[in-house]
Amino acid sequence: MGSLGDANPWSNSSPMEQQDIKPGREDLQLGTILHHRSPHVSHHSPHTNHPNAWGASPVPSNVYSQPGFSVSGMLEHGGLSPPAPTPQSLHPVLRAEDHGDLGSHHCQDHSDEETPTSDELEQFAKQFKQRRIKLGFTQADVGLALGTLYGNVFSQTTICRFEALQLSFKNMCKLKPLLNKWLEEADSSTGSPTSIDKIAAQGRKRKKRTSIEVSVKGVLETHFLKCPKPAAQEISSLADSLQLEKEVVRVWFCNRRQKEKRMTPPGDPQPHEGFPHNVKADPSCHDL
DNA sequence: ATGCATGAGCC
DNA sequence: GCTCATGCATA
Repeated sequence: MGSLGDANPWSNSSPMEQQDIKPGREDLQLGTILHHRSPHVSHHSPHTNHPNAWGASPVPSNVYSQPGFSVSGMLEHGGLSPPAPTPQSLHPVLRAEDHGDLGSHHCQDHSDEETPTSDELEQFAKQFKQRRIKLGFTQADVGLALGTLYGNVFSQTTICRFEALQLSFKNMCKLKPLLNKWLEEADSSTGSPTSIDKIAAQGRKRKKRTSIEVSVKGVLETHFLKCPKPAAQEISSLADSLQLEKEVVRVWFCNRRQKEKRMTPPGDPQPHEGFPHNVKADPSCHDL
């Protein structure tokens, strides 16, 4: 296997929702401690998943209906909880070939949280966002809470990308359990003082973000289409002609490749149900 | 919400 | 140097 073993299970839908703002929730979560705790979230579909194939079931099950327990005191929202505002726009999942897994995954059929399908992840992401907003938390809040709760701090960016399904499959799988846990906590304790911790950012010498002009971006795009993986020399000459640092150009290509991987390629909304997966084009582009 | 950037791990 | 996970800074 080469270095490329990526998969692109999503079709993405880029539902650019609104930006979450911080409502005056300084007192939003006061001592309204409701006794009550979800014992177990037994959410699940019949057969869950396979270890390797996220062939996924094109069955957009209702995400909000959690069969199993009747809510006898789940009125923390003191209002009404919309049943299920989930207008699914499910798409046929693509499948991946392999995601460079270097571990031993011999997971059989755990009806739990081993390897969710793309669909499940998508559903979860939507649920998550809704609940998060309902509870009055920002993406940043969640990221911090995750850190204080489990030791893994995440930024607003990551939470955002999770909700927007803009992460790799593996990454999504990794984050899901954490976010799920947070969700449980958050909605079970409608007033729990999630220890607000402050993590000090390390004084790193981060380079100022280089703003690449649109025209220049256009050129880069063009080159990217021709050859997504230009050799060092090509990058050099390209950088030279564009009057950019070589490093900037190199990084641009890296980021561009990553983008190609996780989201629907810009200008190509993956219309049909085939498996158009990415091509393993080898760097056969010589054009100087 | 996203563009450019860093850093770890791999080859 | 590449990929991959992740985030600061910014639009």
